[in-house]
Amino acid sequence: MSDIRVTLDGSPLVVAEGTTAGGVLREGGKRAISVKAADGALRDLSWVPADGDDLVAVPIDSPEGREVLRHSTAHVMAQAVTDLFPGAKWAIGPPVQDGFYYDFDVEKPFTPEDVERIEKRMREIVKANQRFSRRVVSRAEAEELFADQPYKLEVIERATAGAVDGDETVDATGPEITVYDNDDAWTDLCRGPHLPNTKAIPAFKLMRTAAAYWRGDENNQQLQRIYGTAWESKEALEAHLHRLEEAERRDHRRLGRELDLFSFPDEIGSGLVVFHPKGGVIKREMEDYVRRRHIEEGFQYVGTPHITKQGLFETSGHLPYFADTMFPPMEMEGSNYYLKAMNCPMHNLIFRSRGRSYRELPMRLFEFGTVYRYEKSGVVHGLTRVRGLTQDDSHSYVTPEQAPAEIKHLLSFVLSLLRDFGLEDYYLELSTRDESKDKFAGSDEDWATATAVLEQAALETGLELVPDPGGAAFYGPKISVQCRDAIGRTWQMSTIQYDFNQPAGFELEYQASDGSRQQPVMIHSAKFGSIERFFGVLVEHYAGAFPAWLSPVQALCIPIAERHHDYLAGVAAQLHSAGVRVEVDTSDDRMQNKIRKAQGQKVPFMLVAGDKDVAAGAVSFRYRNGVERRGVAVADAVAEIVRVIAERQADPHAYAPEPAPAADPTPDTGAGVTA
RNA sequence: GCCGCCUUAGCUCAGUCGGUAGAGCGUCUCACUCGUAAUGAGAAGGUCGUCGGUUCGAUUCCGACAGGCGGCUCCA
Repeated sequence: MSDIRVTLDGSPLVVAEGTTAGGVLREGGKRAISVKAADGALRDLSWVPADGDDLVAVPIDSPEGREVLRHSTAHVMAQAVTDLFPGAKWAIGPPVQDGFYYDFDVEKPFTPEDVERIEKRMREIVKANQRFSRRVVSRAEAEELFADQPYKLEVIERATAGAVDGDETVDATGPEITVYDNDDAWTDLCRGPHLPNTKAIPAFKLMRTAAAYWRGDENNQQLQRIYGTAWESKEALEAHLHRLEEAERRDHRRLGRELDLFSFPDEIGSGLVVFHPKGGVIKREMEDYVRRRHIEEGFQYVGTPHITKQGLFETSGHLPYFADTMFPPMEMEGSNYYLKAMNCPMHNLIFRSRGRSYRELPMRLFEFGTVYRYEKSGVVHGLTRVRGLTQDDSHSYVTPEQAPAEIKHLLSFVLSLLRDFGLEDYYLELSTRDESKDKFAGSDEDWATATAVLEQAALETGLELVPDPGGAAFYGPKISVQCRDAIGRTWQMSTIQYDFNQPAGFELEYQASDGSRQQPVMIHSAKFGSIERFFGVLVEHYAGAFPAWLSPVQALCIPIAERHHDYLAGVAAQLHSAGVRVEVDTSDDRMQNKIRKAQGQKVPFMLVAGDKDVAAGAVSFRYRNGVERRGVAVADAVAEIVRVIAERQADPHAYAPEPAPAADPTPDTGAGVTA
């Protein structure tokens, strides 16, 4: 066998002939815990490659290295659980963003004390420095090894049958199955790769417990999941925990209270928000913006009621799919009335209210539609998952030929809106039909056409596009914008949906140029998605320090002594007549405390004035980031504030966004909010 | 909806091994009038989430419900 060439960060490592076996590769303080072969697959350091195969060493602090670390730590956790809870059945234990989990079937859910004991046992295992070793066994042997592990047997069964869903760490497509041993203490079904030994785990911590269904199906057994995190050093672990604390500080539910933006009174009910005056300002700015933009983009502003007779949702086809997640109907005068959970059927009635000509198309209807959805109690979450929400909902009625252009139009509208609000951390998702066709209405051909049109438009943006098979609405496929919140959970924001089903159900038609009657395509779109959710994500994005144009209080005048009140009242009057939201702090506090409170409220412009400023006809700026500018002429100050607001831009002095924290384990999908 | 945890003043939290409770911040009042992140003093504020049970007595123990938090499932 010839020498194996291994490189780390582009530099060659000196490796003994034949194998990288056993140890941890080190070079210049960098530590490698895995290698990557020419085929891109990660391998253990003990892996013996083919002749002439070049290997790339994977450092422990690389994304792939951390995956190996975290996955290995999950095995240690499973071993600890088995030591302490002998009857435990093991499900699966993959690495996830920033950590790992392992699911167990145990008699009783783990208590916080149990988790402490498990973590303690894990530290013992790490200290004992067990070796991870790889072994290939026959299927019969594997079934013998895991005879009392029904979930593992199912994994073997499924993997043998070619299934890969979530069990990709199992290599069981052939007659041989790879298992891992921790010395003689532990054998798990796994392909790896793993660390060479448990002592190579530098830092870990168990984070929380949760319940999860086997194979993600709520009809299956509910398992007990333990989440943990593992890092290449104690410092990296500390940094991660610190990031989580920082993220907690920008949680919109917390900031909503601290900044007096909104609340969820128990007396009203779960998931039903009330906006306070300061939150009302932001909400109104959002609404004003999006109403104006819709009109500029050729939409007509309409209005529809909150309740409707049941028949409307039968015609639209929604009722069979959503009756159990709508607020229950009220009976009046012999009819059932529902609170609406979507607006589209009502817009269809506007379209259908008289005969339509191809000359009217595209016909674009838009409104703020407040809808109510009886979200299950466990899913309600601040502003991002509510039971009453307002969509900036539009429906474009177009000819099939016009559909591609209209979708591109909507997509560029959505992206420009996200830009204007400063959101950058998002990706596109393409939700399509899957093989379970009973969940979806319409013909294969229509689905294929609609999906192709959406995909084409999405690809043209050059943005990341993530497939979401089976995620479509029953009536058609969807492009959505997915944004992240403070701790990395993703939420569906804007949506664009292609619908050929409702036009059929409502028998919508227009007269074509040849005199024939044709069925339009309708394109659903919500730009914010829901005002509430967008609001919540905005709060977290800016950590409450909104750009000036959105700030509830844009300028706060701070008199140094009571004798400066009148002077600043005059300055405030000028700002007010220039359209600025301005207040004067006439409280008994000292100036320092007024500044402290204004900083806490994240006011973009603080205008301080004392004797010197009064004498000079000036004010002294203090921006949120602590920068000061003294002795600015009042007229100049007003002009600067007005300019920053008008440009809708974040003035570099006035607004310093904190760095976005790292994402957190659980990828999640946001709620679809479009009808 | 499922699993776990939680609920004491507006907020953050202490406390009562069962005998009806405290702090800081905030609020209010008074004094102070001060140049860039907390001036001082005083006062008010809680049927300890709700309802039931055990008990001479429940904020404390038990149960149910409501609300919240973290996940899972779902998300038009």
